[in-house]
Amino acid sequence: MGEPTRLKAIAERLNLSESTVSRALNDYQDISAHTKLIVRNMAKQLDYQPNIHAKRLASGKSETIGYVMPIQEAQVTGQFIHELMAGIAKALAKYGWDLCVIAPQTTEEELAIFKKIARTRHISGLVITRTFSDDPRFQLLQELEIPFVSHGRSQESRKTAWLDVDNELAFFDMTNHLIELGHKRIAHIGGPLHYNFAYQRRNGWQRALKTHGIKVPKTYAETAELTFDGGCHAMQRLLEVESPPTAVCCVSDVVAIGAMQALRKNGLRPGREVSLIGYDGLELGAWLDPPLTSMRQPLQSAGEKLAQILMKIVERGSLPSDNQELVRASLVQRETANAPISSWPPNRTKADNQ
Amino acid sequence: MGEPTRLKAIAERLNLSESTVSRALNDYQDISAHTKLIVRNMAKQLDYQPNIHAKRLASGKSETIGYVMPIQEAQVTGQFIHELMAGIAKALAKYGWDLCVIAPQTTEEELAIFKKIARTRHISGLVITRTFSDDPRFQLLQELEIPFVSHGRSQESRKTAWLDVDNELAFFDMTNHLIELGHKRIAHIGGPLHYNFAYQRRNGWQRALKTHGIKVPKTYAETAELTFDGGCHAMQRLLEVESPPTAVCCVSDVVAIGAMQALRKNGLRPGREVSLIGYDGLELGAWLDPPLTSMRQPLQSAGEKLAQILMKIVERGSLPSDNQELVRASLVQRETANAPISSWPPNRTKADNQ
DNA sequence: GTGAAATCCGAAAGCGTTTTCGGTTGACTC
DNA sequence: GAGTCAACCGAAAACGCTTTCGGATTTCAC
Repeated sequence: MGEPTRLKAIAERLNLSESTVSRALNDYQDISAHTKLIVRNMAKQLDYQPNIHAKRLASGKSETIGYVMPIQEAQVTGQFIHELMAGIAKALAKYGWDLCVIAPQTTEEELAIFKKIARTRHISGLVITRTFSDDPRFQLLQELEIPFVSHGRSQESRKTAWLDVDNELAFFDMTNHLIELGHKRIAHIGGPLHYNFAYQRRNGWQRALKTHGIKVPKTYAETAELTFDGGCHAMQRLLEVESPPTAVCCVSDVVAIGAMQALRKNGLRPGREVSLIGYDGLELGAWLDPPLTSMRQPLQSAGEKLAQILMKIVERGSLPSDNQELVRASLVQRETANAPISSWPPNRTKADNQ
Repeated sequence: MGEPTRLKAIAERLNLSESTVSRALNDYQDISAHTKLIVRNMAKQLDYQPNIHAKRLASGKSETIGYVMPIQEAQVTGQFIHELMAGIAKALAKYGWDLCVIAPQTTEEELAIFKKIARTRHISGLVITRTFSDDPRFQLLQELEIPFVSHGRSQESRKTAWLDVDNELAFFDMTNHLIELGHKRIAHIGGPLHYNFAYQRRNGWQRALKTHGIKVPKTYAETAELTFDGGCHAMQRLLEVESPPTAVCCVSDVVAIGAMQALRKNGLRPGREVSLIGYDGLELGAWLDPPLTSMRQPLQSAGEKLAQILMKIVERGSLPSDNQELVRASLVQRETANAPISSWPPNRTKADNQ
């Protein structure tokens, strides 16, 4: 492979100084169009690739952004993360920026890493995901003056950059869909409220009910861990209330899949006695029996947008508060959301399924 | 935040030269233990973090390794990739190395990126996954002299570093498990043979049958795309052969899930009429009805091992061929692999299920 | 007390860019 | 034809670290 081409080589060949070559390649104003042309041609001819470390050292810019992997706790976040990262990497690659993965094991470690980044500055911006209602990262990153964009909001994100799905609207839409199918007894299995999206989703469900003047028992507002078991248990509890629901809005697909399991255990079929809608639009939902109706947000393009927002902030000093974007989720119609049936729920005073 | 601490600051405080401080921190032999001590203490006190770009420029080392995301084609690779990357990042973080994600869209682009890396050297090693039997990347990376380690082997990997599951053994074990349960009519749904693992897995199945003197029709060796639909169609074909199998070894969980669907469509229950074992040990297999028996390989630790292997090669010049490691997959017992039942297959000359 | 061999450290030259500052042209004015 | 002003470009100083080379000091043997 020999030695890679350096700025010097181009300069010597063209009888120019290194500084001129550098400025020509970086499109400085004080270089003539003609010079720029011949420099660029020569650079292409010699297959010049700047030494990235020298460049970053001299310019003080790192052209690297970090993606902070969520600390493993919820399930099947894998697909989610993968698509998002692919989108980010794709968008960055166009500009020659790098995507660096940060995988903290604990929250403390995560914050420590942020502090380190603030000192070394070897990463010029961060993308964070899985935001909490009360998320300490927002304040710290602002204090440290590390540019960042979050996928999802927080109570602290009024002045920061973010891209989020309109969770409230998604669950409003979802609930409306069930109402249109004829359901009136619509429950909700929400997530722990320290997740910011859990709030919003619950609110969307509530607003739809309210808009249509539908009243449901307090017990219809269930909460579950964002796991299969969590969904399973929550659904079980819903089946045991005095007058069980005919449809359930689930905070995530995984929770919905757990709920399906609970229905089956009780001899009920999802989409027949009890309709179910999940959220995330996971591919695997289509493989279930019956396939799970869900809501989908575009992940790959979200990744690209996140990257673009961050580059805009880092590079062009765009204000974080000017970079807040809400996208709309769309319904993925499959087979677990249908009209209610007359034989459900059975008459009874106290729940005793089957 | 003020200016970060530099080497110079430490040197001035201690009345030492920058070079001494540098060598003290890097544990050079020609610095006295005492000097090392005070330098390190001062570094800690001032919270010194070396400027990574300067360091990399001066040393010519990048301390960054790249993970090449597989080009999206198979399904649910997300979880797989996520865990592997988490493992890699974790191992690298201990040494202050970075993990950089590379997400090529096409094979050509992937190879072009490799060539670019060879010139810039801003990434000092690569981890590649999803290897093919005939995989052009192996030769190119060797030509370019880019250190790399693959997760999975290839025909070209005799002299390169790799970490792989013993696929052959895994399917040998899997098939034996079915034989022990009493099955004799064991089919295999394999993957396209351009995937190297597809070969190995098929061979493992064949060897187990041979070892036990079991003969099966040629039609028992099915091939499927690595998708839900692929598995579904392949299983359908298996059900239509003259004498359908009582158990099926599936090349992946996704394929097995597709196979489950085909069974259901034919009024059969996975694990009753036809036993099924998948491969990958995906968490979601446990959420199915019935939960899918599978084989699991440890992914997080695989990621860590991959990182360690690569660092050994990059840093200490370890020979690639000395870094080939095979790990054993283990059975994840769930509910789709049971003893055969007498009522299956029904008597008939030509398949007409139900 | 001399020479040789260790031991420890400093000076200085890189690494390959970017960027500031100033200088040299030539065109243009009057 | 002297002065002004753009328009271009080169010299040189960063950027913050590593690493080579050699010089000072000390240690040891004889």
